[in-house]
Amino acid sequence: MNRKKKPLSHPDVEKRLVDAGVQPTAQRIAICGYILGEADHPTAEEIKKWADRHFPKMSRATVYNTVKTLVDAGILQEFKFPHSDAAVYDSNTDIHYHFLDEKTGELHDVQPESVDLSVKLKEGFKVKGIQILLRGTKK
Amino acid sequence: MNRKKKPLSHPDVEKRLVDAGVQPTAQRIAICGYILGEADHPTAEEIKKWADRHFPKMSRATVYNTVKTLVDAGILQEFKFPHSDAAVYDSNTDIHYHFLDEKTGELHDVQPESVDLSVKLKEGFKVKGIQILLRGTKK
DNA sequence: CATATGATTAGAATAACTCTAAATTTAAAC
DNA sequence: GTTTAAATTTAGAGTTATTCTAATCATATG
Repeated sequence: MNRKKKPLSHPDVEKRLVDAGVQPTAQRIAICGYILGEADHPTAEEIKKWADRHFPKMSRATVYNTVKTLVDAGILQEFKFPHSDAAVYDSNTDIHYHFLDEKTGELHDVQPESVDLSVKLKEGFKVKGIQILLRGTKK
Repeated sequence: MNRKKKPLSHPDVEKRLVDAGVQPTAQRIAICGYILGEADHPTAEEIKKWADRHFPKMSRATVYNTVKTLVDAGILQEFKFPHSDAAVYDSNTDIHYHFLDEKTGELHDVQPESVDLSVKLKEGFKVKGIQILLRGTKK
């Protein structure tokens, strides 16, 4: 089931976009509203399928253009995981990790507080970022 | 620079293959010898380029077939990382993690002893595997 | 409202594989 | 040692996810 996501009104989404310095076109409001308020780690293809049902007409290129714009604006994070070739988009822009349910393919955000790690590498290695994917099953 | 890799003789590689239950064809001996004795996290494309220089004639499909065979036989591990679409092949088949030098794109193996982590997730999450990519720079 | 800037579009192009069906090599049976 | 069967290799077509291109359309500003 989908964690506490609340649908967002179009004006709310529009404000989010404008605040982030993004021109609020109809396509962007639609896609952004879907990802922020409804979707859970959607791929571009899932966004396209959603748009085909909820938006009069949207090209695949617009989906890609838009998610890129939203990532650049700091509204989304993009992730790529080894189990799938498709990138996923996450409305959680804070540092966090992921858990992949290998049975269902579902991704769950993992808060950094749930993970306690320390890394000690040889001289010369400077760690600036950490990506963690936990794999397993979820009851 | 490449960590302590020693070239392997063809007979040694052949033995490795036979021991793993893999028919030791000329193509497999060549590719396996290259990855075990020389290469550092090569992609299929890099293996193909090496083969074009060191083997009379090898199709791209054979490169892909062969690395798949070697992975299935437990001789190699395959990894995919977010910074590149191409899979890489690792002669280290033990559990380990990676460090990506963002300046050079080089991957370095990270031994599990260098990483101390504990994960505590909510009830129902059973972790069966962990993938970690450290990103940064190396002097 | 004219015009420049920015966004959207369809479809072509690309990268990294995977698939297919035929040809070749190797192994197994006689 | 040939014949037969099984496994491997191959070229090229197909697939998937994404980017690029260049034309069209919308929006914002003077």
